[in-house]
Amino acid sequence: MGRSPSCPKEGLNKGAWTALEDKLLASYIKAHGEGKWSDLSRRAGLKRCGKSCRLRWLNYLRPDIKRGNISRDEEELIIRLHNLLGNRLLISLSPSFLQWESKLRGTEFLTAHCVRLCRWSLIAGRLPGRTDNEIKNYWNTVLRKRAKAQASIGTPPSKSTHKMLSTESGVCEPLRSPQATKAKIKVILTKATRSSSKVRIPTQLPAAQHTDKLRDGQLNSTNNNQEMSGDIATVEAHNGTQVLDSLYSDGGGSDLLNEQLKERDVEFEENPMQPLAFDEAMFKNWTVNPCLNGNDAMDFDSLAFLLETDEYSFCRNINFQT
DNA sequence: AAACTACACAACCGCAATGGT
DNA sequence: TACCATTGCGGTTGTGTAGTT
Repeated sequence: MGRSPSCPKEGLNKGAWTALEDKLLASYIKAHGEGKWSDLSRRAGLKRCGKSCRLRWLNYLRPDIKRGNISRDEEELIIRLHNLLGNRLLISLSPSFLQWESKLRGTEFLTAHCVRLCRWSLIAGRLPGRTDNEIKNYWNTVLRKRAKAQASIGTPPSKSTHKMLSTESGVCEPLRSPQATKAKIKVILTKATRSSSKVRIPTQLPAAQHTDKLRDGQLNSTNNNQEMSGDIATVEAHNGTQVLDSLYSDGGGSDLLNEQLKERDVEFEENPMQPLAFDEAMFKNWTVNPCLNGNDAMDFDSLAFLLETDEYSFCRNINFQT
């Protein structure tokens, strides 16, 4: 039995909004304010679900929305912000985990909890009057196409920005160093989540036999009840997370990035990172795959297949230096 | 003029976070 | 603490329109 849908399918209008619906919604919000959207839609006499009302208001009816084409300045800002915030891959790696990874050099597997996201709302927040939806659409239609066109004519990446390439999908790909290519690291990707979500960081390191299994790709999580139970520390994602950008950043970083990081610092202060101790004993006592637990039924073969896809191919070439 | 294609953007969907009870 | 409704977000789809053949 699943959760009841937030928007009931029956009895509600869908599709394009009519002028009358717009008028009803706008006048109701003008009189009573935003919020309580499902209630609002009923009270306003709209046969729309609350989510639809909210979206219509935020993306179209709000009085402070800026109409018209994206200006050159706005476009440049979007591109810059997207480089900073867009389609990032975050990997949660505690310091101890990085040490463990370095010990696993030579093996085929590096497991990590990865997070993919693009903060359209953050980008929109820096463009007054523009909505996240608008910017997202603009990126997906105009800018991505342009990036593709540039890539096809072999435009070299700018040295002054990042040591990475923007691919068609907007995913940032690190340049391949000889070391990185040699390392052949495989990264286990988990489901995309938001940056504030909690992730699991290993507190212990794998026993030698499991390391061997990892190397041979034999460790299957279907039996993880027996083989993969163990201590898992939960910390806030941002605290245990290293943003890949930092691995190939432009050194000092832009003002925008610094500003963004400041914001994050404020946001994250409430959840100070728990230090994760690491020592040899932990390495010996490790009995679990660090990023798997009871509900994370993962099949390494399936994941390896996933990682062979273009979308995730860049993960194989990341060179994690401790 | 009709058919087809590309484009732009509004709207939907599913998921996760959050807050109230 | 668990449950549920609400809110917010990002990815995707649908659709109207302009341009091209």
